[in-house]
Order: sequence, then C-alpha cells, then structure tokens
Amino acid sequence: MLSNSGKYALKAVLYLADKTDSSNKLMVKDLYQPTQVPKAYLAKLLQNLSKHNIISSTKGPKGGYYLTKENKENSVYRVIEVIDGNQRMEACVLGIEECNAQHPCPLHEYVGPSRAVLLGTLKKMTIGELSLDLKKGASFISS
Amino acid sequence: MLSNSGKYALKAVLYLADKTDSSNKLMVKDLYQPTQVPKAYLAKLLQNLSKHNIISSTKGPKGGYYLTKENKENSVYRVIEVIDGNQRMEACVLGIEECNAQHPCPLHEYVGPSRAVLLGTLKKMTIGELSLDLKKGASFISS
DNA sequence: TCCGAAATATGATTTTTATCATATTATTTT
DNA sequence: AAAATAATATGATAAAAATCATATTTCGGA
Ligand code: FES
Ligand code: FES
Repeated sequence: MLSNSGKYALKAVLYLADKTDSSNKLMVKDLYQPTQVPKAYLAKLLQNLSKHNIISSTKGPKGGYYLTKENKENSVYRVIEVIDGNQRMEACVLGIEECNAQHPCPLHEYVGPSRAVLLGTLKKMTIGELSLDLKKGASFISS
Repeated sequence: MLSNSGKYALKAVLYLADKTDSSNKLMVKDLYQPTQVPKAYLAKLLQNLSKHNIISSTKGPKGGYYLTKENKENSVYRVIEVIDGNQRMEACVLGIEECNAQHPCPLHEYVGPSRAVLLGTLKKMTIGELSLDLKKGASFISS
C-alpha cells in the first residue's frame, strides 16, 4: 500500500511526535532501533522530511530531530504525500489517465467510496493526534 | 496502490472477460494496444496468469488467451493476489509484524475499517461481474 | 578559538521491478 | 509430414527503490 520509505517515514515521524518537542530532541542513532529502520536509510529519510518541514532539526551537539507544535499539526497524509507522492494512493486503481465519474475504470465506482473514506481519514487526522495512542501505550510501531 | 504489474494484469483480465470466451480468443498482439501494456511485458504477465489458472490459453494457430466461465468467477482480488501477493494490500500499513487488535499500530483502528471494506469489495466481486460495465460502455480500461 | 557532535549533501552499491528479446514447444492447416 | 502460428520458458537489460558509505557544514562546549 505504502512504499517502504513511506512506512519508515511515518513510523519515525510518529515516534518523534510521541517522544520529542522543541526541548527534547532525538538523534538518528536513537531512532533507528525503536522504529526498525536501517540506520543510514533513516538518516536520508529524515533529511528529506526535514527539508519539507515535516520535522524539525538542529545541527551540532545537543542537536537532533524533533517535532514542533506546528509539525504535529500536519496531517498523516502529508507525510505520505511528501515521501510517496500523491499518485500512489490517489491515482486510478488501474492506472488510466482520467479518473472521474465521466471516464471511470471498471473499479472506480466500487473502490472509489471506501478509498475516499480511507484517504479522508488520513487527511483529517494529524500526526499529533495519532501519536496520543502511542503515548498511552494503546498502539505500537515495532513488533 | 497496486504495482504496475497488478494494474496491467487486471486490465488485461477484464478486457479478456469482456471480449473472449471458449470460442473467441485473443492473442497478445490484439491485447497490448487496448490495454496500454508493453507487449513483451504483457506476454509474460499472461503466461503467469495462465499458469495460475486466472486465464485460459491454447497454443498454435487459432489459439490465444480467453476466459472460461470458471475463470470469470474468480474474484478481482484473486488476480491482485497472484501478481502482487497478499501482503501489499493486507499487511500492516506501517509494516509491523503482528497486525491485530491486540498489537495494533497507530493507524490500525483508523484505516482498518475502510480498508476492510475496500478489500471486501474486491474479494466479493468477480471478474465476470465487473466486466459487465465494460461491455455496457459504462467504464473504460484505457485513456 | 578549537574540537567534537550532529545534521546535511552527495554519491555508490544492491535489490527489486519493469521491460525487452529469443529460443522452444504445441497445435492447426496445407 | 511440413509449415506456419501462437503460447511457453528462459534469460538479458534497464529503471527504480532501497540500502550503504562518506565528506561537508553547522553549532555548542571546553
Ligand atoms: S478511473 Fe479508475 S479509480 Fe477512477
Ligand atoms: S497493526 Fe498496523 S494496520 Fe494493523
């Protein structure tokens, strides 16, 4: 459904949302084990997320990655969009160019509605909100 | 959402469902243009689908690919399963090992239900049923 | 001001997916 | 039986995704 990069990015962002803020940062070496993401690959992903203002960072000693209040207000979908692009989840299921009621593929009317609900959820829910369950211990990001 | 292979396979199978039966077959060269799939790649996909009894075939002159009544009773999901495997759509959205209510990732309870509806639809609907809209001209498989 | 810590930029390698090409086998027609 | 046709098997190449590695920049502390 999501690419590995997408899954990794979401896990990392949610973990950061749970554990960090402007005065509590985490470094790559603190993140790759709990999120189960290859260290060097995670580093690259975090750089990309940082560049797109999904997460925040400061260099040097006492530096690291963290999520500001504003970062936590990004939608879950925004993370996916930055990493996987918007076509992966939103384009026609069968890959035809025009995806609309006037020119539907055979699946359009059947998968369209439930997919819209799914995407609607991801677009409405913020990273901050979603991380609350994690804090409560009601959900997990590793096996 | 689906791999290119998955999209290609579904388009080809639906096209065959619309146009063929035991006495009306189509060859690769008749299929690659309407489905918009690279010819040699389509050939390989059809072989794979044939091996998995998703489609039927006969060699030699007057041969080609076609769908029997039984073939048309396969679910849409079955095609996806054969090509993309079942993990792509069914595994945990974040990729954690156990995906269940006892060990949920943060997204489990939010995307689970709508995803289940989506997959349920794909599993219930047969290729034959879905191809009817195509025959009516109510849906399309190419731009 | 200098040293070390950490992100950043960049690029190389590996693996997977997608694509292309060809030789072989089976079947129909002549 | 031979010839032509179409799927099948197999493998080669190309492109994309995932992974690994390293040099550079920025910042805090001694
Ligand atoms: S046309 Fe295929 S999903 Fe909309
Ligand atoms: S645990 Fe992630 S979707 Fe079920």
